[in-house]
Amino acid sequence: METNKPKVVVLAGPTASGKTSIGLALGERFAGEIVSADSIQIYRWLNIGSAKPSLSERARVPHHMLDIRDPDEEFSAGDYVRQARKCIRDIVGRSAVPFVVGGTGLYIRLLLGGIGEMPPADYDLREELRAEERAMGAGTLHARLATLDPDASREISPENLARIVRALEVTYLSGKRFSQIQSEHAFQDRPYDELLLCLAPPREDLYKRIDRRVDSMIESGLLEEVSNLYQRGYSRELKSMQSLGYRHAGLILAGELEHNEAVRLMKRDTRRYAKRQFTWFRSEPKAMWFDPDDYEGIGCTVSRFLGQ
RNA sequence: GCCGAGGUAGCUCAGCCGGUAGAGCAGGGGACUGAAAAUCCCUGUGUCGGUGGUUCGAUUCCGCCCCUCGGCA
Repeated sequence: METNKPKVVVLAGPTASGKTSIGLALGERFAGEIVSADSIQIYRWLNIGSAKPSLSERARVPHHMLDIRDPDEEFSAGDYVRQARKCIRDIVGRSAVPFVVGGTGLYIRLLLGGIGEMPPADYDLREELRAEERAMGAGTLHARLATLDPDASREISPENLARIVRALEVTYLSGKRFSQIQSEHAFQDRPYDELLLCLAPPREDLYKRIDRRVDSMIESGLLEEVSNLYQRGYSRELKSMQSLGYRHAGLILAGELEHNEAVRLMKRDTRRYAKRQFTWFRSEPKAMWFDPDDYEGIGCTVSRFLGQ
């Protein structure tokens, strides 16, 4: 179908599935630039644990959306969409091809489908709401959501505080029901002609790759990276420092967990994360799935899509 | 070789006196619209080591065999 929307190639998939290296190969072959879709690689100095592309890899193909926040700065999905869309505009303006590469499913869905007319995060309000839940007992906020937005309360389980808080936040700040804004919007803000590729190694292979990658992160100095971050004043409690690998390194450095046990948990938690990513991308109707070894097939598909 | 203790879900183990099994962990499935590497929901059939026997009926009792782990030689 002919369209005047800019073409965007998205390369998604679970962690350690080989997105980075395939993204680089595609970027070189098709004169592309890479827009990262990774919620941790946005942070400066979180390099080893986030598996951020190295400087020499970044010299091969221009990269965007890396190192754009300090580890203690707030960053939201909305920030991502605005900034990444600007990157894509600029890349298209240079007549290069944007390759969106990353495993953060929410960012990708919102980048491609838009984010609705919702108010941005209000961190003070969130803290207030959580304080209420603590003071008045578990279930308080879910009960309130049931009166303000019954549809949303049915969708969100009473234990799921994170999502209850956001639904209430949207409802308070916008004066409209969260569920109503969602259904009116329904991801129909689609500025791109997109190709969505997902990498899916066989589960057992992926788990082996994850184990190997965790070991190599430790060997490459993950613990040193984390203790340097502490010395710069970035504490364990920060969201960025609670991500995979960083929180496990924190347990080791604080002496709260034996080294081998922490590494075991880091592998386990990374596998669980990969499983959630599978679930997320499986629900993307447009996703085309490839084995990461099938570079031929991936290249052909991209070539056909771009018409070059 | 002898004496003990075992062999039950991928792993560690529960299973009073016989009525074909259940926990933890691991694993699997799902949800997801501004914290998303977050947050949350659902999910346990496995020749009960093998084989004969007793019994209406054996994972459960008895015999033999195989294997594992201790101890003694």
